Amino acid sequence: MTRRPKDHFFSTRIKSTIKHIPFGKVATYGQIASLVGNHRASRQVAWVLHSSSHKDGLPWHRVINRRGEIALEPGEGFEEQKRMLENEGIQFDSTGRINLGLYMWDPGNLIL
DNA sequence: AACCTGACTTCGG
DNA sequence: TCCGAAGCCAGGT
Repeated sequence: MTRRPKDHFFSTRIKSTIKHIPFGKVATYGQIASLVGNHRASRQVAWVLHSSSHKDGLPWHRVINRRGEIALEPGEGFEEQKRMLENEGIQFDSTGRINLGLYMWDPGNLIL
């Protein structure tokens, strides 16, 4: 997937990709960015989630940072996200991190 | 057009 | 492995 100079659908593709994350799996911001064609747009993924995760009914809780941690701050959604992930069978280690090697989504040959 | 904003990532120490 | 600084990018103002 190549990024066009004027890509009005960048955010739309990010949302579409996030919707593909399966139950019981997680994806990182950077991973989503790569899938939509720009591995350096991780901050944009965060922006999309921040601005429209609820409105578009995205499985926002399945997106975490590179270190396997929930990016939200306690009191800002952290607790809810952790609970939702645990409800999907995902476990956290003693330091609050998720084993990415075990739970990270493998999109295979995903076609958007 | 310039500047600000993020639920980030990478790099150097 | 932890921390802070720097890098990055598109959308919003």
